[in-house]
Amino acid sequence: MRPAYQDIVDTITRRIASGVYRPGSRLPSEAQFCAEFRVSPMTLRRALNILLDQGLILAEKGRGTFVRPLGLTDCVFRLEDLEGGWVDESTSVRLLAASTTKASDRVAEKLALEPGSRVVYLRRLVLKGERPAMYHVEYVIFDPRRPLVESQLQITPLAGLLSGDRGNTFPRGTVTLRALSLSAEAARVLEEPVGAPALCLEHVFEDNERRPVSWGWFLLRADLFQLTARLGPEWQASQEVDRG
Amino acid sequence: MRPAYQDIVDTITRRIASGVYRPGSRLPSEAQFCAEFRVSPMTLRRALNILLDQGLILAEKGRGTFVRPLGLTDCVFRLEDLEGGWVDESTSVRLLAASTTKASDRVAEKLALEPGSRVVYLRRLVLKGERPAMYHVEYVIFDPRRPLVESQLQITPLAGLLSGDRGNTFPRGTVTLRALSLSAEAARVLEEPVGAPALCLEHVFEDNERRPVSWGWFLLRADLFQLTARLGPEWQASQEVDRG
DNA sequence: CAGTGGTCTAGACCACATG
DNA sequence: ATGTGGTCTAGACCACTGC
Repeated sequence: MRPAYQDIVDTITRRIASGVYRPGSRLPSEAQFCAEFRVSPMTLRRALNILLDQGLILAEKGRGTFVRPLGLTDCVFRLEDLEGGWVDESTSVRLLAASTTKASDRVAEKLALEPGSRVVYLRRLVLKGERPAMYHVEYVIFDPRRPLVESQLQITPLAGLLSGDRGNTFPRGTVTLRALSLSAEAARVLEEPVGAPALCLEHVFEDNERRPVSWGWFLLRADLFQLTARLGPEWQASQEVDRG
Repeated sequence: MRPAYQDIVDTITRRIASGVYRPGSRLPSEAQFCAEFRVSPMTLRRALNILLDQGLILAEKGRGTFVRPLGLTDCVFRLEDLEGGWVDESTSVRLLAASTTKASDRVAEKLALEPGSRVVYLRRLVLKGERPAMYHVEYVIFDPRRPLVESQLQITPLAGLLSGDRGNTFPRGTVTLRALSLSAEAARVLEEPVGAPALCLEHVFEDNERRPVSWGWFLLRADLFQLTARLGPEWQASQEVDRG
């Protein structure tokens, strides 16, 4: 059985999408909706809450509920549906280099360390089949007391890094996405011409106390990876199925 | 007064973030939570629902609720908090060209038209102060019966396009983000060297019947624009304020 | 079978906006 | 004062899992 609140969400969504309720206009009051859909206030409220944090409507206490005008900027891109497919059977990871070095000023700053502190320097190449797809460079704080480093040094952890568990620590941090041109070194590794465009996914991971633990970036070949989002209201068909 | 469900959300979030509840482990049952927080099942459920669609927990009917392990791929980028700022006082739009032409094969395909149909061809430059920041190219279906075109031809509508109302139609469509190198023409317009990196934001807008209405793309100078996201649990401090 | 998540009711009370 | 959104209760019933 399909939940009542879900039907309500879909119905209102459909009305917004088809222009029955126009952008900026006021929706019927909760009491009216309760009467129309024959549900209790709580159930109706739940439906509205869903629409609310989908960003489709806008509620103002004491005034009413309104259809929220949408714009391009309401787009959200999810890294999980990055085209090209992050991880499948044909994906493999090659560890190009792993060593400890002294942190440069830049690295020290990013990791909130004293310049010259020892850090682990990692370079990995992710391949789709035989084809280089991403290049990953990472600096990890070297601290024997923190067990994070061990899992970082494994060759396989990238799959785990991308989707789920990094040791047992809850992943935290900031991720930044930008465009850039490949440096000579990156171009060689990725088998692309120097200056070819790429997406750069820079990350700073933190521990539970929000102290930086690692800094690094993925370079994604622009011809293999892109992010897609849909804009505007969507709903699932109610698909009632008869079971004689 | 702060809602009870919000306090519950924050408390559980804090426990997850600090490692009291570890990734993958089972949370206390709803009945136990109800007892601990002294609330009715509905209120507790509401808190769990919020955590659920924040992606922080995972519920399995009949089995229990679990802490969801997160990974890099759980990142979500919102176009609205693109660094560089889309639209503020210093933003202006310059219409470089507006004309009607016959649709090329490529344009016709994107807009689901017969090749050779008439389309409106627009080129706009968005400046931050005196500095070129984005270059926008767009092809719009030319159909006198659809009033969309008029608002498209205005010089100002870009602000409206980015955040809210496009005529009165609800915005729908698909948006794709990728990296590329500037063509000679784009480089000239953006006052950048040829081949400089840029973010490309391609869009297809649709009408209420989901037929394509316009196709185009924004080129964003890579040195001015980037997207940032935070990964992991966040919560707002409960900040009770005395008003003696 | 008991335990767990999931939905729903029929009210109550509050805070806020408007006339 | 009225209407609006927002929160909350104290139960009930169902579906699913696992012993």
